[in-house]
Amino acid sequence: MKMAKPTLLLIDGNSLAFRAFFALINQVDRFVNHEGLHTNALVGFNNLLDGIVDPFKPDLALVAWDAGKTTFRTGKFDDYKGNRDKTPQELVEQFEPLRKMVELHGIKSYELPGYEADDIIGTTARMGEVAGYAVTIVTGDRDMTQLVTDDVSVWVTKKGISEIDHYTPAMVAEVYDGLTPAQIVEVKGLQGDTSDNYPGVAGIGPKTAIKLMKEYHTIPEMYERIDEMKASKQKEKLIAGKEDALSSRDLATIRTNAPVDYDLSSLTYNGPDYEAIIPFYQHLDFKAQLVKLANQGHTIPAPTGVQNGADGEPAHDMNNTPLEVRSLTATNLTHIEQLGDEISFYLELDDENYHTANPVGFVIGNNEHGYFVSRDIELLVQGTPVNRILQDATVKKNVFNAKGTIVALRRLGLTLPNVAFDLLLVAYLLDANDNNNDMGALAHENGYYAVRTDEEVYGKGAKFAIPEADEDLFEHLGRKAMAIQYLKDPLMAKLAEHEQTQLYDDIELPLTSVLADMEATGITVDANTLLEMRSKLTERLAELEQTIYQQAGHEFNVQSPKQLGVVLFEEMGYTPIKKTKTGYSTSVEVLEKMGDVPLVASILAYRQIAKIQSTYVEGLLRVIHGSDSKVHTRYLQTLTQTGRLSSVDPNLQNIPVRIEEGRRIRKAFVPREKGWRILSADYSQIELRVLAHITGDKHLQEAFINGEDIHAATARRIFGIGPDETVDGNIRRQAKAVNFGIVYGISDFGLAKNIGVSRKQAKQIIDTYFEQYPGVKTWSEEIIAAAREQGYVETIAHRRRYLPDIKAKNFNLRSFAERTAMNSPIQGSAADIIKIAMINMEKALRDAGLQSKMLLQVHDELIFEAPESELPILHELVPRVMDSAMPLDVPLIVASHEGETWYDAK
DNA sequence: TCGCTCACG
DNA sequence: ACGTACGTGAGCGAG
Repeated sequence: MKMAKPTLLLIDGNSLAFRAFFALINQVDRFVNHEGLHTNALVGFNNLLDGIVDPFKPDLALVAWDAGKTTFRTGKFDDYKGNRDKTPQELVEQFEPLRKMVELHGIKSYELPGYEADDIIGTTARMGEVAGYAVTIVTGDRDMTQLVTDDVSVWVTKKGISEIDHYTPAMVAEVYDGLTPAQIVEVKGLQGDTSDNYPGVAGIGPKTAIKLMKEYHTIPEMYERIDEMKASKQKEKLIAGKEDALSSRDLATIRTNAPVDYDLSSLTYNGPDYEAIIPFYQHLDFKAQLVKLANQGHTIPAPTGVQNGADGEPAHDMNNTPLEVRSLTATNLTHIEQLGDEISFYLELDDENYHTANPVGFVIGNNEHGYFVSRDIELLVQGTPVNRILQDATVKKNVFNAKGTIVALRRLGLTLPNVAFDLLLVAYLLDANDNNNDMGALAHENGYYAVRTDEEVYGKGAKFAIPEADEDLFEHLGRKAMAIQYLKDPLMAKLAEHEQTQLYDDIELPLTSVLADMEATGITVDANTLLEMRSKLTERLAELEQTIYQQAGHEFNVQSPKQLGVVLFEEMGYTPIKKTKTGYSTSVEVLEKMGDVPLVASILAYRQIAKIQSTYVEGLLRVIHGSDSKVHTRYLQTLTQTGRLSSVDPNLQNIPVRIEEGRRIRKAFVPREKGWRILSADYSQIELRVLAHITGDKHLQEAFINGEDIHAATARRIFGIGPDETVDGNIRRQAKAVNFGIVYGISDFGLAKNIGVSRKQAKQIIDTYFEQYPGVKTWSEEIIAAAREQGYVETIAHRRRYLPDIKAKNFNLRSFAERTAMNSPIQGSAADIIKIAMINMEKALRDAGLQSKMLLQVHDELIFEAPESELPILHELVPRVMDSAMPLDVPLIVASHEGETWYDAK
């Protein structure tokens, strides 16, 4: 039996670092650790070490680096690599940690003044060959393939660093049309290299170079035999370029005799030093790596600065506490009674929609007394110890997703008073980017790694399955409960540091209960109204479809933008106005610009109806609960970057209103009792009022204090309309667009597009606006400066949004962050206000002993159902509670309307 | 699963 | 020179 040769792995540090850096150059500003160190090259390099070196387990390994700019090559040829751009600072700062990374992976680094990494590798490769090693070289530079022999293979990364070509002598012959590895320098000598900036022979490219070397083998031999060549332009070029060819060949040749000062025996590969690499990864914010290591059973210490206990003891073992879960049985059920006055509780469901999902298990306990797990949901019902504790208002509950838990328990007949800590909610408040609803992912983001993601444990999509083995499910649930417990103190401490304790205690946590109530109450939808609409719309669609086929001259899928594009812009020959990534754009914006084309008009009508039909009529019919004829949306309280709610399953925040045909959908939303009415109350111009408040702009405030029509007032100011003149409707429309623009973080381009003026005119309008409202101008400059300095912006209630891109080099990313810096405090503060109003509203309704129910929130609007008799009270109470939610320097104005249906409450 | 389109504030 | 208005969710076609 043949013994396998020992292995030597040689890594071209510089070329791979460059490859890794430029592979992620687009996202260079996204890969930044908490200290501002760029990490894109580090990430790529680490993947390479993890993905190639560690599994390879070579006997010997070495990473070679360039020592500096000056080498023997620069001495021979002044301009060698002379046209290279300066190495970007973002990469330069990564070299030192790169070397550290190599060391921590158990690999020796080496550099040699006067030589390039290539030469070190060439030299070491020959040393290895002689000593009987199988040598593998990993590089991003294909020229290294000149070192290939039977014993030396070269792996070259391509497409960034994700794919690798393996070069053997056979592979070289294939790529270079039969040439040997040694002949690669001959080809390079003739063709030159633009990136290394040596010339080769002018007028000779790779094809000719290969052809010549097939015939003459080497450059010196070619010049010896040059007389055999027939007279030609090419021959003249070769003769003229002889000196360049020879010197270029020399530059291309990797040295195999560099004076390295080590023996092979000093290159032993030691493998990663986990003890040391974990803090290194923590420093770089390599979360994914840490999760992987935690899953492999390594202990991850708490990140520095995070304290585990109130006593200030560092959480050294936060991720290393052995899990103690016990299956809850009849015999140990009484242990539950001894858990004390604070517990973690988690109820697992088989679907994210907690209104309909089935409970599949739960965990209850704490670190002090252990955790108890069960699949038996009967253990939660009335009369059990678990039931008593959950409903005991003196016992603090620590949970993940309080709202979902409350709604799901409510379906089982339980309440959940005294929720102290909601991991999902707190993590979101600390950083709205942590809006993942998976506990594992979220815990990892916050430095706790001893819990896996649901996707890992349960799978996803069609593969989703709750583990059959008790031990698998129970371990996951136990770890979830521990994650909640362990993250409580550090995250609550962070809330306090961020001055967000009030936001949490007084707004978000109370709101959770209010929302749970609204969702569970639901709103009644009259299916018959929708069914009638459906048959009418079906008819209209069929008619329109036939019309469209006639107008187009043939049948096609009207709903396919791709097919429509072909019909309009190829068959019918209209000029495309806008393109998308994948083809012609056929959006409303484009179609409306096409003028009076009958087909286009039909398409627009068809799309409108089809939208109403599929999204609203059919979409709503699908989600009406059979049991109560209601729809129960879920408000996502931990998703948006600004602090708004969002609504899913169904989305009740985008029910049509602007166009009459769609608006009729609202006729299906009715009160739950006969004779009751729907009442809707909305804030007038809440965002502009918030803007007036936080900018302190006197002119803007004055307009609101005097109760003026705000868009008309803006029009007077920016278009210089006198007090006696009337504001023309079109002018007011433009001013309205300007006001919107200001709220969105205005740009001349955006405004121009929106109101159809030139960019120059738009810029003029904006300049005038800022002259007229100097407080707004000053504030927008200050908020951007503050974002740059602190890295985040805040709402009135200290809701925080981080803006890492505010310092991006990329103009688009940076501009976007700047607009966001202006918009988020405005949109977010408006969200703060209505949230407070909702909390106060529930209390006001309860205190007044009313039967009326708050059902929906649509950003600046609240919708109620009420018995006829309570309406007079509501028309007074609702606007009062809403307009007094937060005292601002300008008044908040609320209007209320009632009707038989949501449609009529206008 | 992604991109397009379109519904809302 | 760059090429964008802010925040969402759902349905559909196409790969």
